[in-house]
Amino acid sequence: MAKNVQLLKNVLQNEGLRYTSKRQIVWDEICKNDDHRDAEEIYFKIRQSGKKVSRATVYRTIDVLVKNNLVRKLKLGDGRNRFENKLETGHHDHIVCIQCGRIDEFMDENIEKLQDEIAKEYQFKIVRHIHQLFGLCRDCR
Amino acid sequence: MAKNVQLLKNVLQNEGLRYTSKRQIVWDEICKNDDHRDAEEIYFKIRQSGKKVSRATVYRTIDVLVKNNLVRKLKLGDGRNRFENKLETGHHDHIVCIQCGRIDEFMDENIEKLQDEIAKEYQFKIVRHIHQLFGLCRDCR
DNA sequence: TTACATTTGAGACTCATTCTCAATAAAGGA
DNA sequence: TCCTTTATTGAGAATGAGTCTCAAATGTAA
Repeated sequence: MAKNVQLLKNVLQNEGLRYTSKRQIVWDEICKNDDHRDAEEIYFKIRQSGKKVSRATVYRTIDVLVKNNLVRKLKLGDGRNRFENKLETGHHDHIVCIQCGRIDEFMDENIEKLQDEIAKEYQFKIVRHIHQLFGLCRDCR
Repeated sequence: MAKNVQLLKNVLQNEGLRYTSKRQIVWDEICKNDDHRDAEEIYFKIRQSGKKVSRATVYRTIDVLVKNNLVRKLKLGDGRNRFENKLETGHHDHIVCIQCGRIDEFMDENIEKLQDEIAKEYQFKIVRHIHQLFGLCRDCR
């Protein structure tokens, strides 16, 4: 976990921000698993563990982490953003079960390539993209 | 435009709802162009034309239209939903310029196929999908 | 330890959207 | 047409995720 401390320190230094215990607590919580959780959930888990960080600080810290590529922000269209740490995972898109909420990940080189071709056709410079499949997972169909 | 009246009547009948002038006004406004507008904009345009429909009714009517495939709902992740009529347009995805807000449409059979293959691989049944490219358009890059 | 700048927390605020409920309007008889 | 019943509408209150404010707390450099 020393790695996570260093990663955070680098990011904060990069942004000209101070390294604080509150920020470490938030980052640690996000690293605890590979789920796609919303801010409230992360906030709640921190409180539950007895640590004290305000909601505002959770949101503010997540913003910094997202901006600096430690965390991926996920919009599923239900009004809450989800977050996942990017420690081991490369780029991927999401498959979302509308019944049970399960979220899987996928990545397809060919789709990425086709995307680039479309962008070229439109003389468009892609900065980011969203590709999500909504439906019923194996267990719910 | 008699076609639009009939389409609406069918949808409402289908839903067990009454055909009313307010609902027609909302549907007419959405048919007026092929833009991707948010509810406020549609509401404002209606008021501006001297007609009176409340915001609540605009939202409620749009919901029915979306549910019944007369209108496509677009989530671009900025907190406002956009709507476009589906009168002449088949399925397509969106290219969004993060600078000027321009929204173009694209459709690629090959991507759709690859998507289906991914779904099969995950034993997933796709109900809908979102595929959006964000970046800079020809004029902004 | 001082002096100054940054961070933090509590709760107010924002803003798109939804909800509430009394007033209004449609539909189907008599 | 006039009633009765049921659905629709509008004004504004409520919701909820996220942001902002500002005084108090904390970090940092000297």
